[in-house]
Amino acid sequence: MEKLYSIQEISQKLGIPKDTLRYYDRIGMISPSRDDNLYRKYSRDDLIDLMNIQIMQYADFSLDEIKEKFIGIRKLENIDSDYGEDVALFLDAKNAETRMKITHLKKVSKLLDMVAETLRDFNKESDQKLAEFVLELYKDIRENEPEISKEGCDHNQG
Amino acid sequence: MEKLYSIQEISQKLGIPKDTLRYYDRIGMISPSRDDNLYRKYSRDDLIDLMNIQIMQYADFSLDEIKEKFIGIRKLENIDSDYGEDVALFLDAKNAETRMKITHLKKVSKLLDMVAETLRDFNKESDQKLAEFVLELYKDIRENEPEISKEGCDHNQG
DNA sequence: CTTGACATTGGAGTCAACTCCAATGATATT
DNA sequence: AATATCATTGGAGTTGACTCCAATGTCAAG
Repeated sequence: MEKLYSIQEISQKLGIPKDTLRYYDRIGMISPSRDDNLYRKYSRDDLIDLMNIQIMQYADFSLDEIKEKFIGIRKLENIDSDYGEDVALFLDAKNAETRMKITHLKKVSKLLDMVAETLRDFNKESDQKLAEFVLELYKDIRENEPEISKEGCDHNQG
Repeated sequence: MEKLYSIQEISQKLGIPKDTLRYYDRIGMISPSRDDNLYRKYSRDDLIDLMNIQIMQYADFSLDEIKEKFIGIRKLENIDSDYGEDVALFLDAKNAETRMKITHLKKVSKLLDMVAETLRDFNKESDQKLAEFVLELYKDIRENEPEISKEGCDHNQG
């Protein structure tokens, strides 16, 4: 007979608010079994799923993504190889995204450095360099737009 | 007499939806002057403010932060030195945050790599390394919590 | 003078992941 | 039995930055 945990115990063990655990139940993420009194009873497997949620949230996955791909997976060992490849591809995509975010944040950090420096000790040179860098960033910003309005076409509503 | 731009022109020039420009007006970010017919007329300065919004959003500042610190600042040259230092400190704080995010994302990237690899070619060794790394991350996750529940104290509500 | 494309407004809806509340019931302790 | 602490539920509120809508007004062209 395996040990079952109350919502209180799980909340304290994992640092997840009780309301959040109930929320997870509501949306069908983690729906533990119930006692006669309807109190939730979390199993060892529920606990593992919850820890996986924490890890995958740390890795910037949404609850929907986690629900679709990672709930119920407790050991990588015995995973169907097709499903494994499916998930691996999904992770690869997320990883590409992550690396792009890192690139982005590095530029942000550089920008912040440059602006702070120019603010503290203004001179034409750093101001000029800053202007050039901002222009470069501005290209990044506009690149990620859906459509760069070829000749006055108006797809934004009004 | 300086040139004034219609909402349409600004929207196209900057790639900002017209609804967003109206929203900025509503919340008092950028409130351009009006024509007799109440049509918005954006000045050169409004345009610069809007570009600054785009840049500062790229740098992960909220609209409130941008409104408080950066609207109306069009040249770093002629800024009061006290205010300049205030803003510089603010940027430093954001930069520290940014560097932490980068550190975080690097770990995420590493995690994704390891999981994908273990999924594709399962073996005890990579599984073990993964387990260790996840444990390390788990510490990160719990560290950032408000209170690690010293002896059953319950500050989460129920 | 109508058509179409533009503009205005107030107000409501969207998204994700919680977070809070009030009403009510269960359990444990004095 | 009373009190305190735990649990349940449905439902509403929060956050930030939009995004969409309907009703209405303006303006240029045919």
